[in-house]
Amino acid sequence: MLQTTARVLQRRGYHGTAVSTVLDESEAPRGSLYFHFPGGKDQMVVEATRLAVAKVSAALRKSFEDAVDPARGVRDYAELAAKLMEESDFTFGCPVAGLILDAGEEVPELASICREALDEWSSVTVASLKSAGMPIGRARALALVVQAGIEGGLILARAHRDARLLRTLGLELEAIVRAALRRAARSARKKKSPRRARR
Amino acid sequence: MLQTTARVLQRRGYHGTAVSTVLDESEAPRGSLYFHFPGGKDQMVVEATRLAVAKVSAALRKSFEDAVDPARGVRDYAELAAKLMEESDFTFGCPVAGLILDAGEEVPELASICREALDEWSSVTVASLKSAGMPIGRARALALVVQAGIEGGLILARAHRDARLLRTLGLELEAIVRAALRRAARSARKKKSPRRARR
Amino acid sequence: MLQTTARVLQRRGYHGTAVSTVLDESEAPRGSLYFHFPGGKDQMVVEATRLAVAKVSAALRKSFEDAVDPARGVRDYAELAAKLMEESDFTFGCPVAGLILDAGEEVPELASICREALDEWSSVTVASLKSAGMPIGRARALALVVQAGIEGGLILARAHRDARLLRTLGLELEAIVRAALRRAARSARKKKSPRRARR
Amino acid sequence: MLQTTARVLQRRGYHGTAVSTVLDESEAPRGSLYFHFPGGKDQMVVEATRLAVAKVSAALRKSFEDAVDPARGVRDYAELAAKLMEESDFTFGCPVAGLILDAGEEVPELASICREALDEWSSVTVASLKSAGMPIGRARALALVVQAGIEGGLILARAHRDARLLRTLGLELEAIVRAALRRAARSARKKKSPRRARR
DNA sequence: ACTTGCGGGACCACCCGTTCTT
DNA sequence: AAGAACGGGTGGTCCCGCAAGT
Repeated sequence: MLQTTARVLQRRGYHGTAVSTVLDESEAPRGSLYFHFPGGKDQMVVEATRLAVAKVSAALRKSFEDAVDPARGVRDYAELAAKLMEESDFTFGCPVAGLILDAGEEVPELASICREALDEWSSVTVASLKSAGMPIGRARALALVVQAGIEGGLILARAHRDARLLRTLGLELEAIVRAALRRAARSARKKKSPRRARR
Repeated sequence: MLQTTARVLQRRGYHGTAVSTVLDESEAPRGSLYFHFPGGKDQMVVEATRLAVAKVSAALRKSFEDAVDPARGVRDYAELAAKLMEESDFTFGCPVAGLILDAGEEVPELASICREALDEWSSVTVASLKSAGMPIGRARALALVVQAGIEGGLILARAHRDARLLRTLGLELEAIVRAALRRAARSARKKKSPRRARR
Repeated sequence: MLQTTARVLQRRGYHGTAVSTVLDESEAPRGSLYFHFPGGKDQMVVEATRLAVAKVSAALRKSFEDAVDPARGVRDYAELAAKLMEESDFTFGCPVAGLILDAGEEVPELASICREALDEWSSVTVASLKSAGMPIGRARALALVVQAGIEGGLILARAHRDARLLRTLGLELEAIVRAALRRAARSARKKKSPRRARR
Repeated sequence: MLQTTARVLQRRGYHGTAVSTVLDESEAPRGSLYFHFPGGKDQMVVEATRLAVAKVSAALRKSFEDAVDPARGVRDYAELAAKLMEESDFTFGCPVAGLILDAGEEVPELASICREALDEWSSVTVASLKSAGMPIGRARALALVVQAGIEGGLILARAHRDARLLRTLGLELEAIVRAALRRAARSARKKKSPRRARR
């Protein structure tokens, strides 16, 4: 049922998601909802979002772990997202972006879940960049570019129903990250042996 | 009234926007709505979105025109967005992102307006990059990064209620664009006098 | 415009007739309605009904006048109604029956117009029967049968979208009326020379 | 609730019947309607009509069964209708006549229910006449007269708020039917012993 | 004199998330 | 656990004024 909720949330946003729709699609009886989720729709949405967020976190972590470097990890994650979009007929997307935009102010708990999710995903990227030798400040800024790029890319791909956008974006972000990693490596060398700076 | 509609759409998305809310906030009587918008809510939303899109287009164009180069134009636009977010108590955002996410499939005309808006904004950026000497292919890819970055940045900033995110992102994107412009300039020189390439 | 009103009234009844529909179908400007009919919808309906009633009265009178006897007049009228039904795609009908059934209690003036119309039509039939030699009492009773039969026949024909019903009914009513006329004539003779009565 | 619906339908027709009126009069809660009638107003109207039709069918059958002959059955039914009209303050009437006149084209299922109801009632009369010895053709034509007469009589009685109309009509129809039955009996004898025909 | 453009608000059918009762 | 009940809210239409135009 939570998965059905998550799916409908993706497609229609918070306000567009009627509990009856979820009930129908998950073929669950009407009354039992308030047994499992005494908090009603909001609780159901919150838990469904938590679950969806955890999936994304896992996928993101795996992308970085399996990749030879963070740059490739970013690209692999974009590729994964592109594949999922195609498979879901462009219904897939960031599980929190829509909620941020249409339920931000009315369901505070949901908003904070979204924030935490974004923070966690950002931390994963930052950690990967740091472990590749990038100083924390640069890593944070770059992770912001990556995260914003991916979030925006998901929206653009959905709008155009075209997953290629995400793939191109993945390649571009990979290049950007790789260039930043090279620059960071150079800076690091420069610091250790300042005489050889600039050359 | 259209502006009120646009404002409410920003905050609550398509499904969360009740015509009665718009009516109340704009202090307009219920019956006169369907004189001006015989198509009802959908027509009202469509026209409000068109208006908001036009505003964004104008602002984007102005940012590029007033800036010394496209890189600075991107940063200036991010800065403008950051300012608007603060002024609107983090209610400002992309006028089509939310609609894409929660009304994509049910109001086809709205979806196509969103697509066209994104295309137009993208074209503006591409044109600016091209006129700065970047080849069309690179310009397109870079514009995608910029557009996705801005879109994503608006969401992140809204989620965290923190406009600094947008400013940092603006600086990063500026650097990315500037680097790309430099590279493009170098490539151009190389082509003209290949012997002096790379040094 | 009144004719359009009458037509729509036939099809949808009083409550189903929206002034805007009438306005659209008669291509009349919206505001001019309340210039010509300061009383609004009700006045328009009342006048349209009056007009339609007058038409029916004229047709009914003509049927009786042109016919060799009242019996044939009844049948001719039924035949006329059948033809009109076919021509109007089974939209034609008694202009007051529908109003009686769905606006009887809320628009008193309309109700009284309907009553008067029925009375007038009945009088026409009674007069015709009387002038054919039938005593007033019998004429009244028979006119009731005829009127009820026609009214009911119009409804049945509309329901089945089949004008043959009205034609058969016309033939039957003709026979009934003719038999009654014969009986009346016999009674009259009997009264004048009572010895030859009954044989 | 269905009975309330039927009652309001009688008084105001299809378009004049607001669900809220029905809800108020039956003191039912607003929302539970769409649980019992997911099809909304139309389904409610359809079911209410079906129920009312069934009642009429039963009453009609009983009238014929309890009567010594079909002629008396017709009169008894008219008498019953007259009594019901008086008791209901002239609100009672044919449950389908009004619907035929004001919802014929917009709710197809309702229209077909009305047709079927008329057919059934007609069959009952035809069957009764046949079982009294009348040939099928004559029975059909006569049943048409009876049915149209009753339908029309109900409208006239409602318009004049006078049940005596129905009673007189009942007597007249009884006489008509009895005369027809006698004629049918004579024809039948004639056929069996043609020599004694006509005398 | 007659039309137009626009307001104005009551109301309608329908759907919502929720809570009883069993 | 689950069908039934609940009432407030949804988008939309209704009939009707009222100013300014022609």
